[in-house]
Amino acid sequence: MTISPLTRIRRFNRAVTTEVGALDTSFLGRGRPLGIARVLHAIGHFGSDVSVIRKHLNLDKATLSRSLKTLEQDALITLTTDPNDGRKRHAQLTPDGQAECAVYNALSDQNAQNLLARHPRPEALLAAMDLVASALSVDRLELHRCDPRAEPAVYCLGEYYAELERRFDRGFDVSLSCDPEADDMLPPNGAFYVAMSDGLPQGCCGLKGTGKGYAEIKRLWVAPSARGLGVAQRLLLACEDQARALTISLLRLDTNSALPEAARLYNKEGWTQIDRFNDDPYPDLFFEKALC
Amino acid sequence: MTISPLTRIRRFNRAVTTEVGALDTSFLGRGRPLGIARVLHAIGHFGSDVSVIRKHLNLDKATLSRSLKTLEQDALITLTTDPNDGRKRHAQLTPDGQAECAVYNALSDQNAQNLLARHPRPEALLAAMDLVASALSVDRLELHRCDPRAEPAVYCLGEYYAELERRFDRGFDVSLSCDPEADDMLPPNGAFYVAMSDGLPQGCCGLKGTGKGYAEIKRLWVAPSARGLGVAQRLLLACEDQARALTISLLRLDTNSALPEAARLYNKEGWTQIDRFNDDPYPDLFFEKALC
DNA sequence: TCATATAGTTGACTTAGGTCAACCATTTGG
DNA sequence: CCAAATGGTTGACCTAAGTCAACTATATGA
Repeated sequence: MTISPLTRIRRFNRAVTTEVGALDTSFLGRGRPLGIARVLHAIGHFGSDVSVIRKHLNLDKATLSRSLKTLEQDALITLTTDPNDGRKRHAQLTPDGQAECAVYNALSDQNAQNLLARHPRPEALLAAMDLVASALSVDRLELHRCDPRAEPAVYCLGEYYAELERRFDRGFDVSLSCDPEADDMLPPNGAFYVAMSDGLPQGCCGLKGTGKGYAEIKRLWVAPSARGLGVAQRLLLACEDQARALTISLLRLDTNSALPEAARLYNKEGWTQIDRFNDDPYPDLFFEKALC
Repeated sequence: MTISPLTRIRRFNRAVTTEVGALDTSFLGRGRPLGIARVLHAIGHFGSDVSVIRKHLNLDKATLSRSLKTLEQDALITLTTDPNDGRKRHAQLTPDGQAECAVYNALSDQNAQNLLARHPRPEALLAAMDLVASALSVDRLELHRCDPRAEPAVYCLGEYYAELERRFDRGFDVSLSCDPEADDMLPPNGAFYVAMSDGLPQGCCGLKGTGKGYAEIKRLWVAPSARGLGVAQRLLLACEDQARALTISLLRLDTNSALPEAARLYNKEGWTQIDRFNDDPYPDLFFEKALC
């Protein structure tokens, strides 16, 4: 009996589909057909824009229109017209609708709680789920330009600092490092990107304008579960594109030899190693790339 | 932005359901409605017994009956009556049906192949999937009594030996150890159990009759991804029950201090440490338990 | 300004998938 | 041997969910 990777993946698929089936019936258990429940849930999750919901659930116009109508009749949502575009409609959850959503969430969270509670190594289980989720949804990972002080950015930066603290021999203290000003990482000086997968931040990268004839790449980080999937490269390229858009022709960055995968990426992406160009105590490797 | 375990599990659920949705449409892409495809697949996977299939797919008698009829009309299966029970029916795949099943498997295997191929650490991804699958399907894990020379048993024993080889300082060589005769682990002398989860062996345990007034517990092993979920305990208890059924009143076993989790289990299950009772070169810990 | 595109609604229709009750044939237990 | 239980079949019926085409209302670009 040889157990091939495919056999293992098939078992995985069966295991999760039964679990998901259980979820479906719990949805049905609330006395609402699955389709309607999905729509309600999507409104809670993706916001009010009807066309966005339609795209996410991959539903027909007619079907969604009818589903929304029943939800409105049940007083779970209210439908309003877009102030900027009279053709578009928006679906808002009423308090009743929010409560209903909360119940659905509570139902599936209960399952999740049980799963974690009875597992001997919950942290390992979660890490495994993260790894699988990342692998399955690389294609749906999106880069967003945002303020480095926005919630997802702050989360990524926190994880980034924590990782440096773990990986540097003498730890890492942001206040000793040259922490870029948020303004330098916002247009027109620079930019900040966050990679989002289904609402969860999975990586970040900053482009910092310096006013010295070059811009810097700062704070490139990718969540452990998403590494090796090309996220760092995409973030880096997004920053380079943005630099070009801001008519910046030279990029520099500093990094540390304790992060070998970073140096590997920079080499692969056509960066050249240069001499130290700042007096930040942490970096010991310096790179430069001319943009054309 | 705090990312709670539940947020991560929700993301996992969404990631796998979209993947599974893609699978569904690939099924539908074969021009056959999902329900029919599921039935066909179940026949390939769970065998011919109609009532078994019904239980597995959780289908209504009438629904399944009709699905089987269309499959028979399409010449994908043949229906026969059970020779021992004239009420029961069996569904056999015709060559066409087998081909159709193979296509379905190929379709989903293609997905799986792609997933593995583009991942930087396929082995880590598989291990993560195993861990998740085991966690989700503990309840559906079944113990089977079987011949220690049967395929699943041989697989488990192979993994067991490989693990001892890794964990013992000086490796492990079966031929130097007292390898029990298969006959001693079969009724009426003893028994051998394998823990199966959805067709995959996840652990094993042998009860070896000695003819010396006691029986021995041998070859207790659990797959890494299923550890901590109580599988070893269930296997051990099954062996104990079987010993009682064979009117054996004393059990012994040997183990090694390089396997601390084993000793912990035996202590927890009411075994008492005793002096060496054999001259096997590998064990250095010996236990005994009187059955009442 | 007018043709065209877009967002959504509505009615008519289809299919999948399932329930329910009546039914037949067979097995099983007293 | 007969009553009850079991496994499966069948017809009548229902709902969820989606397609298609016609339609309204608004936006947009030449």
